[in-house]
Amino acid sequence: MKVRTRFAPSPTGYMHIGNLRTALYAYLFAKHEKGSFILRIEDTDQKRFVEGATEVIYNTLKQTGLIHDEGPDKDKGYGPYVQSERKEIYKEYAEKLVKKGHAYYCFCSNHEDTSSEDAEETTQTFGYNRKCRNLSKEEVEKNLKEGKRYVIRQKMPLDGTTTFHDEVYGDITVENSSLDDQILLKSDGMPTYNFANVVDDHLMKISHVIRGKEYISSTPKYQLLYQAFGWKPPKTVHLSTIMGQNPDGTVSKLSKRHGSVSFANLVDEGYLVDAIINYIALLGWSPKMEREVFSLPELVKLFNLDGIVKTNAIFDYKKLDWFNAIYIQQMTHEDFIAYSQKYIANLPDYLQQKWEFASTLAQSRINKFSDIVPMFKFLDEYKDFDLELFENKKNKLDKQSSKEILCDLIDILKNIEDWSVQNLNQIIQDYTMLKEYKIGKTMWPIRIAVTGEVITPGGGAEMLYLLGKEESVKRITKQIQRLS
RNA sequence: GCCCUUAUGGUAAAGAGGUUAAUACGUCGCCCUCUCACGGCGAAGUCGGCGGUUCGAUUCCGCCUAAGGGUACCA
Repeated sequence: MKVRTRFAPSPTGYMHIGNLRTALYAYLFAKHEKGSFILRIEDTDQKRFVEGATEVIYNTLKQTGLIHDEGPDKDKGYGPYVQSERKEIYKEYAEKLVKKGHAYYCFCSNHEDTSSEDAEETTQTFGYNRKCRNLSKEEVEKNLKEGKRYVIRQKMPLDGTTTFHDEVYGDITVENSSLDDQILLKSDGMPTYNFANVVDDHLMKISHVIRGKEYISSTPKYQLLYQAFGWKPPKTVHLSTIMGQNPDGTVSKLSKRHGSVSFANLVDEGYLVDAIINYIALLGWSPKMEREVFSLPELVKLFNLDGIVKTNAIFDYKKLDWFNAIYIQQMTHEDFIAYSQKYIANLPDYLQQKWEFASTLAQSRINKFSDIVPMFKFLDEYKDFDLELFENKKNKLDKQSSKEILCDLIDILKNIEDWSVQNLNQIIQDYTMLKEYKIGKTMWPIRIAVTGEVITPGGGAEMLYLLGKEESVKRITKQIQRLS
């Protein structure tokens, strides 16, 4: 049987990273098995309609390379692929189920007859009280004729158990008596997710349903639905949840308070698409080998259900940083410069002009593109810093010796014509040799004087070059005065 | 409350009835070094608890605990 997987997001307007991982795994599995990857839009909740939300889905799949074989824009005969356009289909199947005795019309008003409200702290069972389950045919007909609003509910077996086999979690069994008579068709005529996914997965011949494990509890109900229809259920592959670590050490579902959680936000922050994909591929799945850096085609080659892990995974931004740094370093420098353009808009003009050079410093140092601006902050922000910075035991420096060195150098620097990194290095080197110093002894005070920072994205000569002669001389002069 | 699921260092994870329990990120130390980063070397740190099965259990079973999910006219 041909493998067909689907990615079925609701158009919420953004792509949560957990959602993207589900799409990734569905894609990887389908492609590994030479099957089809299908996109279906689950927009049955009209209250949640978001303008332009499907565009976000298309764009994300396109950017990440998770190309679908079928979808709203590529109908291969199983369409429509947008649930709101399949309204009639669900109605037809729901009614079919009523005829078969596996579902029934319910005329109870919203919430009114769900005896759960005040059952919170008690031992009462929750859920719908099944008031309409045994309405006579005549009553149903009458209500329907009167135009009463109704929903269609699934008629759960009163006893026995239901078991299904999940490809990652194994056999799962529940008591049928614990199952609620869930709504299949809402009073607005739209199906619930619980019903639509069953009908669609069957009609679209989905072989493997890959989805988050929040659906495990509902899966027995789906099994019962498949049984009621006489359909063969697809295999299920439930995925653990991606969690975020809270400041207090607890964990909860990854959300905005943990950092960027949507694909778009991560990209905006300066994470590369390939790094994001590589990282999340390994968040809940393992190739069971020591290598960790994989391209999408390599992941396709390696992916298998065996490697899927059952436990929730905590999203580790540090590890993502590491992957990202690797991908950044692998970029050609031309690509790096091109890609970095939109992240350096806040840098001073004169640095942008020198970006060709500065970018070489940045490429080997940043974890993500948003690190660039803070890295060169000293170019703009030059405040009176702690003079203690001039003292450095390792380079045998105190304030007095630093000052002397700066005094010597300022005269030399003022007369330099060729303000290039190479020449600056050479001239400072010459001075250092003359004095029989170690290079650190001269470079340290210069670097500090000119940046006000101990940690800088390059060496002393590089910093001088970036600042330019005029600004460098100005800053050094100022520090000589402060040291006096 | 009830139902389902899960449990290997801080994080991601490999693993097997008997191992010095991989590896990667992170952390710390050393080297390199004008700082950072890179690179090299090294270190610390783990099988949630209690019983049972077994010659032997972190691995199999049970209970407990903790965590996650479900219990919607949301998906």
